[in-house]
Amino acid sequence: MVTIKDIAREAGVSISTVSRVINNPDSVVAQKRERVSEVIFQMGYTPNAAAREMVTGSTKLIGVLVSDIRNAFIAALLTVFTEQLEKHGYSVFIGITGMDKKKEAHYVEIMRQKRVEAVTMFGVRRIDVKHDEEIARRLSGTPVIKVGPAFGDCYHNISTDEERGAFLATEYLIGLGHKRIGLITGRLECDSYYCKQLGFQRAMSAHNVLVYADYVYQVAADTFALDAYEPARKMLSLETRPTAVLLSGDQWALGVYRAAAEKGLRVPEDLSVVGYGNSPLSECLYPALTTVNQATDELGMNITRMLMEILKRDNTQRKVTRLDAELLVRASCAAPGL
Amino acid sequence: MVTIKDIAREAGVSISTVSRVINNPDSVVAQKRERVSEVIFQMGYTPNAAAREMVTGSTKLIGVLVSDIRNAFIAALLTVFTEQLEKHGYSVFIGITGMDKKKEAHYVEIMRQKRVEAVTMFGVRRIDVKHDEEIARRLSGTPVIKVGPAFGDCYHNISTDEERGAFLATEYLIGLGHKRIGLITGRLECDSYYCKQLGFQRAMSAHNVLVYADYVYQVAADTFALDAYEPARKMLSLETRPTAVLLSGDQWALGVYRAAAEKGLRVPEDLSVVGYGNSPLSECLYPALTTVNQATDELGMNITRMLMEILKRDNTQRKVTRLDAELLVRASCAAPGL
DNA sequence: ATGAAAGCGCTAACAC
DNA sequence: GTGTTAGCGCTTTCAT
Repeated sequence: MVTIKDIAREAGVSISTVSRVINNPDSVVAQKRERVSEVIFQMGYTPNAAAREMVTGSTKLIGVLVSDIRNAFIAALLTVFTEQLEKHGYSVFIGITGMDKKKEAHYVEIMRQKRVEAVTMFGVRRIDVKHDEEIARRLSGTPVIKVGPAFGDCYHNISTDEERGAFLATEYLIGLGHKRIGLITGRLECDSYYCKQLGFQRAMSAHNVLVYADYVYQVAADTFALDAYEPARKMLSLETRPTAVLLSGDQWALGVYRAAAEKGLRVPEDLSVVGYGNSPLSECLYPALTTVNQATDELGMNITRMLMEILKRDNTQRKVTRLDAELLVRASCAAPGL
Repeated sequence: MVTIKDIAREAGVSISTVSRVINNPDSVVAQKRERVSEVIFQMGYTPNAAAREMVTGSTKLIGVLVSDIRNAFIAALLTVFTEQLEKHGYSVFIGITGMDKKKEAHYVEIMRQKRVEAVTMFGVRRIDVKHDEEIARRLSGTPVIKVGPAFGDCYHNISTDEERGAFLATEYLIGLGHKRIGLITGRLECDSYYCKQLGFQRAMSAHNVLVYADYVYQVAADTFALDAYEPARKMLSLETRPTAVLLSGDQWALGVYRAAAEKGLRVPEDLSVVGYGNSPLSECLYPALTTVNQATDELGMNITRMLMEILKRDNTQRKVTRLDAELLVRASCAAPGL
């Protein structure tokens, strides 16, 4: 690897001059500057980030802990977020945890070694306040932003109001006249699903609609449409089946549509469906899915803004931002048949 | 930040002993080792990756250049790949390029600065041999693996045989009796789409079936189902519409299904559809999508294997691996109505 | 405007 | 088995 020394020797200047050409070109006289630049180009020199970091103490690196990039919402959010960060001159180091606490701890350790300037956490994870406190302890001094619902107060936090989103969606179904409403959710030990379930319950009891245990399904995996297919089949095979169902994630809608189609049930005439997230897919489903919007771009911008504020101003007090949830009515719901 | 010096002072040993406790514990006598470990824990010390890198010269970092992580196939592939690399003790640095050559060059520069030990390229990109050569020049000395079809011979290469995949899919439709076969593809300047189109053309002429220009649609964006909705609508509105259509990506199937449904056309009775990629969604569509399999896991493993071989053995000769394509027949195709 | 030199945190070679 | 020390590649005083 060619180093700054090689350039200096080749250009017949000192290494500090080479350094200046790279970092503060105006402080070098034009003739030398050009000669040095030429040598740099010819020799294909690139400064070593690690060496720079040693002396400047700055890494311009943000750690991203993410449960699953195959989730459409997370992938979209990450795309916006990294794009924003890039504009601020930051790079991103991603660790995919698959909800596994061991892996999470592993990546936290690597991020510490890499001296990331902040850590952001994306995606659902089992609620574990103890574990969170341990992570926060290991990361003390490094700001951490949890995106999505947070339990405990270890981290900065930003999310849409998911409890309220699920509340609005449920209320909408009730308003349509539904009395038998199902819920397909991910594991309730997971923060995001727990919140949505709370909103569902609250809407149901606020309107005195009974929640049937038979109508609530927890699915173990939350990435693919197929994960909801069997639960939906079971639910629709019940003697008295629900007339509407709320999903804690858009990605499951297709599994439910498929199960309904196979039972000869039409959406929305025989079964109303509401999703959550407004994933790109939801608009393209037939019928188009009524869903709760999670404005990806807005959320991505807000995360970046919060992060920059923490990094540039202060990390002394815990910051919390809660964005509004809103229902996007499309074509997958109707009044119940009976 | 606490450094190795702090630990040494606090534990009453030299810094080399601390270093040994971390890197080669057995060479330190038990009593000291425990004392040092205890101090390390108490003070929350983590070695600085940059400093280590300076002296060892090893980064254990692999650069990943990716067009779009929102693409289900790429996200799945990346998940497998990073998981494998982690097992080998490598971390991953991801740059999302959005097919933008400027961004690609930007990330290449950062990866050079970070001294990544190899670069892998995922996802379609406009064919540009000049640009590829320039990238290869900048990266000379660093192995580069291009995943997917490659033009020119700058990089190591690994992909499924996409030309053949499209050929098989088209031949299958022809075998079913279709004469009017459409193609929805991404921009033909993009490597992957270009190959698939080639396979389509070859199958058509091999069986003396005419390709109608009206039946071939290039869509500009390739990420979402909706990107194919308008093209499909137009295609199905033609006086003489195609009876079958091949898609260069599964992600578009839902857009086509929706357009068909709105026209009152049933899949597969009135319109046969073949996808490409075997994305998780394809199985869950109704009817389930016949598609060309791209075994994500197998591909991910193969990339890792190739990479490790290059890293551990030699980088002297260009390596190329071509995996078989196979058609996965499901329920979205039938003989044409007429 | 430029060069000399200190030092960032760590590993490894060497001496004891 | 342990300590001393050189040096990785760079930026940044401090002289000049």
